[in-house]
Amino acid sequence: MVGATVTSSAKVILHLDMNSFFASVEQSHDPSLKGIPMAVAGNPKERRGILVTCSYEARALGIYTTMTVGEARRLCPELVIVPPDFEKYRNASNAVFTILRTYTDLVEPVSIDEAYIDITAIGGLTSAWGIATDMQQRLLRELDLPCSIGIAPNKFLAKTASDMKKPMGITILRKRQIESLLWPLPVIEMHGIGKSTEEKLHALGIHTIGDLANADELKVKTSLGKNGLRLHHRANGVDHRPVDPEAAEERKSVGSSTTLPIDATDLMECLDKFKWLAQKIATRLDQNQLAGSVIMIQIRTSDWRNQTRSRSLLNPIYKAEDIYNEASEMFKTHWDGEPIRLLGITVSNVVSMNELHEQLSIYNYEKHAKDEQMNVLVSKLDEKFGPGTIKRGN
DNA sequence: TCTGGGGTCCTAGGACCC
DNA sequence: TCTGGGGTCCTAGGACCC
Repeated sequence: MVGATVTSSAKVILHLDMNSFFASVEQSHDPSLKGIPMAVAGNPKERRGILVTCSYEARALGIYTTMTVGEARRLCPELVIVPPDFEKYRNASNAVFTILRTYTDLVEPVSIDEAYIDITAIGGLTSAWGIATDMQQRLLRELDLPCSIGIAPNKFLAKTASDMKKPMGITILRKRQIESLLWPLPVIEMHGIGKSTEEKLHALGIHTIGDLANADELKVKTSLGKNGLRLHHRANGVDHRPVDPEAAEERKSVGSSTTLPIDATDLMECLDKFKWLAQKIATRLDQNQLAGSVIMIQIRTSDWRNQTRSRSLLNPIYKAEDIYNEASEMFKTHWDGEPIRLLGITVSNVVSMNELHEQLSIYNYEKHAKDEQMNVLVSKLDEKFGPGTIKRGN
């Protein structure tokens, strides 16, 4: 039997990746966009106009994500560009996850269009292909949205597998295939390795994923720290992370930033932007019933240098006014007058309002209890030394 | 290739405390 | 008293991902 070497402890993990998600959602809402080169992009008249994603027909013509609108148009004058509609994508995403959860509760959202699914308990490897095919067909039939699925014994390999065939692919990646399929690839192909890590690895004489897998652990650790060890393990197909449905539930921060139409040198203009950003964040905090106790501002100068300043607050905040006051204060004490390209605010260390109210009532209870103790103490001392001898503090 | 906006996680130094 | 070691919090910056 094929796959008989799989032990009882082996898991079967799926990684599901929606294909050019935003573009596919737009195409499902407007069939006239199907089968043509199209892209989702910000305002082309401003310099923040870059492609967020594009259809496979556009990709075939050399169009890619992050390309500027201007350049895309030069390359492909007939490219149809649609402005992004995040609410539409959020709704489509919810519909996708609702379908996935009809198979199992072990669904971990990774992003708006990606999920890990642990199907060990509902069939294992023998029926993995059938389950994946069924999922893919249902998403296409019911939502008109294409996806690719990777099947493997762990998250890293599943993620790698889902990348191997797009669009509408299903790929099984077995541990014994790592050497032949993964090891020949350059390190930059590995999930978790970017330009910077690639350079460090090259400096160590490590060029392929196979080089990384067979490199000296200590050497990699010295140069890359914890991350080096992790990458070394992954290159060997080792990844013990469980699929955790709650992992992405708790958001840690809420932020907003904006690239200015032209570089700013005027304080009032910047403060206006901060006011607008604070309002945006306050609205989103309110929608999610959150408040946060760390506030951070980001300043990107025209030479692309990024600076951040942050403050920890005694109490979590959520009101636009409070967010603005903290942000503007930090900005005023910090900005050296350099031309600014981008401004941002992030509120982090967020907690839910419910939790906050609980904490507050516990705090009040403790404070109250303390007051009671103090009253008893004072009255006892009054008894002993006469009234008014003891001054009450707080 | 002249580069958006939303995030997460990691590192490293300094303050502070025991 | 010139001096240890461990732990945690805060801040700034960087890498990476979608």
